[in-house]
Amino acid sequence: MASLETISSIDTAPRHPIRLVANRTGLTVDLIRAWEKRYHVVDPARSDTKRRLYSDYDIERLRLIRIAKQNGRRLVDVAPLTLEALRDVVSEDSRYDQAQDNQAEVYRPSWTSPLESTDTQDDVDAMLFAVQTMDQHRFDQLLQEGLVKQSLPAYLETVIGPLLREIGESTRLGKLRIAHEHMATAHLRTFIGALRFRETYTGSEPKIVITTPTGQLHELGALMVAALVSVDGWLPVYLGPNTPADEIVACALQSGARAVSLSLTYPADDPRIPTELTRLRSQLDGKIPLFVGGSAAAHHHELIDRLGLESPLTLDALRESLRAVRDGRYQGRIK
Amino acid sequence: MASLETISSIDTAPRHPIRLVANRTGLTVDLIRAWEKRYHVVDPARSDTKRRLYSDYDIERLRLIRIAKQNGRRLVDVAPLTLEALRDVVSEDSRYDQAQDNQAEVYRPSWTSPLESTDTQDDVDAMLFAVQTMDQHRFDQLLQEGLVKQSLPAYLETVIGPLLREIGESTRLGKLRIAHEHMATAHLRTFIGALRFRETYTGSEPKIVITTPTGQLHELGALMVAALVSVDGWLPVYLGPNTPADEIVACALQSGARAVSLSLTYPADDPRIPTELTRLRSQLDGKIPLFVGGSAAAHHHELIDRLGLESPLTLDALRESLRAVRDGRYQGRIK
DNA sequence: TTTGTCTGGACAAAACTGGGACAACATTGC
DNA sequence: GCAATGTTGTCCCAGTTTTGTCCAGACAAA
Repeated sequence: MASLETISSIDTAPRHPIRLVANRTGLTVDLIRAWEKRYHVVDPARSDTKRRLYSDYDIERLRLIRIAKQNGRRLVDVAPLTLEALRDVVSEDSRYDQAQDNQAEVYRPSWTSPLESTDTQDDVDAMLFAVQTMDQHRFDQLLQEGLVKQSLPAYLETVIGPLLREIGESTRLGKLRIAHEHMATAHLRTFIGALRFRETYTGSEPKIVITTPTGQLHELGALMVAALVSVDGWLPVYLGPNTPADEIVACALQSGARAVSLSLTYPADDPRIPTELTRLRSQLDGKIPLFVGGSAAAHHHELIDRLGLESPLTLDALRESLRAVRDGRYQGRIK
Repeated sequence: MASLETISSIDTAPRHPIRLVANRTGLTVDLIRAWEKRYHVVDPARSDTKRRLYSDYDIERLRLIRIAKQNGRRLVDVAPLTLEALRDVVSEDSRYDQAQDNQAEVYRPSWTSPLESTDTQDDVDAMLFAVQTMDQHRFDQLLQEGLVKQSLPAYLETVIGPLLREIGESTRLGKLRIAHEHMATAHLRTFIGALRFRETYTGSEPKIVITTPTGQLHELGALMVAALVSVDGWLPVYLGPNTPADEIVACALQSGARAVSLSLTYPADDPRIPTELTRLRSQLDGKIPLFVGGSAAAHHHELIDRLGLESPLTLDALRESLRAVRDGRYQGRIK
């Protein structure tokens, strides 16, 4: 299990060229340089030949500044802020953005003044409360606000993941009704599905097919993976849940995918899983690595071992393995 | 009731540019300046280059004044009031307002304009091609572009609906693979789900519970309904697919919904449908009208007739019925 | 060779400012 | 009922500040 500080800290190692930063942030190359020249918005390291090298930290900064500008902030005002201050500003702005207007003071329970806490558990609790009271609007709002407080990968790991577990657990214990769980799932489906569009794509990204196998109807895990890998420069080919092995293979081949990722959650002991995984393994051959994750993956670990598949335990581990695949460093268990 | 801490927590430090104030309050930049010029509604500080800088206090003032204007107050009357006096006025008005409820004249960006386009079939074809070639990015782009050409209701009826039918048909005929259908469905799920956020909510909208009954796993129809009714000033309580009758009832009661809408698509002859509908009908009693739509609704028309439920044939008919419910004109078949 | 990045500067578009005009609408006085 | 008057949202202008884009010539990478 990856430790928290590993997850939530942003890598400050400089390694990205300016073009990639432009693609990731949606800014133009010229603009990034102009901002640096005029306001020292970022101060990238340089290669030995004076090329700018940006860190993930820089990228996050630039992205936040872009959002702040969209919200009506002036560049002069936000340029000197630290990353944390930027997050606060953006978070505050997006809270008020346009809607909600009136009713604000009536509607907001006083104990949920969000943005103060850095403790993610508070966020999760507030979200659970919103679910319980069927306050959809508040739920959406909390999801949105929480996101700007940290990086997307950290958010998925520290907020969305725990939230899903707690909702599942509460429903099982009868503390939430099925209706509550359904409502939350539907909103999360929309929210996580939209996360992918935070990235801008150039068309040259490596592709990864993401889905769940036949019988696995829960798609949120797979969807989280799709959002996650898009941050690292993958183009997810997302197929939704419940896709037969043959179809996954066909899709991987047609789209020229470099990897396939499956998510297993429920039911954990579906007898179709071994069949489907075996089939997939043989048809994908050694060409395309196959990753199997999700809470039910552990239940099949002998099978996964036997087939020589990858089964990263955390989203962070998955990211790391995929980075290796992307950069051609992958020396995995496929032969 | 505005509490003391609310007031004292408002920051009087001037730091927000006018554009941000416009975003937050929903006023135009011009209007904010005009109000200042004529009535000194606010008196913002200035930057060293004469740019206006507003405080949180100013923003709160402007927002309250806007609400007061919406409630029919004249600017001359409210402009000189203190923040506290403004709060009193607004809360008094809104109390009065709640009694009357439906005023219709809300601040709703009614993009229900016709602007009928002729070549929707071309759009659908282009989308089908994108699906067939697994060009997700193009698919998303087409979905997005198509929307700006016409109103949301028209778009759903003339593009999304036909697209769904053609994808289903093509897959049945083997012209598309299941993988293609899955990909398209996943993207449409995200896209339609996000449509709801184009509307802004005030908190006083009537609610409608939208879902599909047990056994019905296809949710796109229900999701379309959710997006559609939000245009007409409903707040959809969307529960996703496959919700048991008891849960639907519980949700409707907890949220105080004024209507319930179900979507039936596949399988059309699921034996659970009669059971669930009957159960729903009896538990909702005559208090909350129940609408049943979707391609499989016709298959159950005797049942629907017998139970005295509503089954509008088109999305437009559904809208019309819901408008009647909202305005208290509903004289439907419930007794 | 071709393509991309670098620096520094020029230029143009967008946004903001004060001032005022004007049309749509509401209210007042007769 | 009607004209005069008041109210209010929007737009235009000309001048300034802020911000995005482009260019040229040198160098680096593929």
